[in-house]
Amino acid sequence: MNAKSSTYHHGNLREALLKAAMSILDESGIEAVTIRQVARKVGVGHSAPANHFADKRALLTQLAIDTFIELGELIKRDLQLAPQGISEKVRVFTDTLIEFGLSQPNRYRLLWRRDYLDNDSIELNGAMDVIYDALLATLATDKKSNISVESKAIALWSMLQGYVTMRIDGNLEPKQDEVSGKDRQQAIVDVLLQGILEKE
Amino acid sequence: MNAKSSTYHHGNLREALLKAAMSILDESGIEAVTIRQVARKVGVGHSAPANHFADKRALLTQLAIDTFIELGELIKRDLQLAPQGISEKVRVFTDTLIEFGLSQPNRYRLLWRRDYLDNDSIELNGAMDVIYDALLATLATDKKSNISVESKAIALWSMLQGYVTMRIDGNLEPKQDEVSGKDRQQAIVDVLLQGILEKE
DNA sequence: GAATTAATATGGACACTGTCAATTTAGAAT
DNA sequence: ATTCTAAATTGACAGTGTCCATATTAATTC
Repeated sequence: MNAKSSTYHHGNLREALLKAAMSILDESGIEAVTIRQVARKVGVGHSAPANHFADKRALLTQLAIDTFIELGELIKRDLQLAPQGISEKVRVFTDTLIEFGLSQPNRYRLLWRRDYLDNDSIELNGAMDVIYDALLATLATDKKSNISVESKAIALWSMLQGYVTMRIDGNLEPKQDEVSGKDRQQAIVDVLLQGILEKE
Repeated sequence: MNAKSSTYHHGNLREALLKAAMSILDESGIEAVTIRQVARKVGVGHSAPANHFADKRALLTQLAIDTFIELGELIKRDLQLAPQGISEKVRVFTDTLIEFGLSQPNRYRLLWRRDYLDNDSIELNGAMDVIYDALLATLATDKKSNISVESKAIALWSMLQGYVTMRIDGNLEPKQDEVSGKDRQQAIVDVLLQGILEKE
């Protein structure tokens, strides 16, 4: 009797809605994610989602949480496999994040569309902190430095966020003809790394 | 006869719409800027704007263009007044941009909401290039360097964009208790500057 | 097992939105 | 003066998020 005998009650509509919403997000962007469209895709009435998500914000927030968790696990996994040096770790961190953003642009964008999200969500902020903390921990490896770890982290975190966003939105393309994206990406991380690992 | 004798034809509705739209943007954010609301604020029918802007995108794009121009002139002015050293110039550039973003968050946000804008607008991209080119020119001052000017520019440009966005959206606050915003801001620019002005 | 309760889904309604289309107005051009 | 054209009007349409009363089913209690 674990298969649903009737169709009135869906069974686990919540997960089905999230799945459908994520696929719409991936395919058509955040604007295309509407409560009614998601419900239609699942084959359910337009008011059914209200039983599982208070409002549209709540649905999108859950998508963002899931995405942060997904990205966080990617990063943690890659960091563990990386060589021990701080610059190697930093490069793995940046490469993983950039690669994720470029290959899943709509998901990545959602992470920073705070006006569509439940900004006070503890889950959301927690899932983001996991990633930021991984960066902090990586940078903390460097003992002898007179720049605070936090300043370095914020500088790197900011640069990554800005770089990926602009790459995704096509704001960096026209100026990238000579140098390939991968090389450019490496170059700007180099610039920051040089500042982070100040030679004394 | 320069004052309108009748009320049917507005006279210069286009400017009035832009002004109203900008004030709604400032006060209530991009979500609140709707064609109908803007029309209502100007006291005109809900379809009148269609005569001056093809669609909502066109209206928002014009707001973004105006904002880029405004910011660009601020930066050019401050750069001229700044001392000659490259690090001084860079700091003026960053300070002006960050100050603008923090004091006009909704306008600044609009600049990067490319999904709301006419991405192929030559005017829009041109107005942005003015700022980016100012950064390029500033960095080009540094002759003896084996990092390309473009890499430096993109690194700085990216970091600024990410930093301001996260500050605006409140994603950096909780981690900023010890150090004031101004100090932190200076610190992260320091990190990047150190990478840019590599000591040999 | 039967009855009650709680959770879940339904369709209709409302006030919005952007964008059409047909129409009206009034200033400009001939 | 008449025509033409730009700019405004109202009305309509499909779509949205959210609320509401209703219907259905599952879970719980007796």
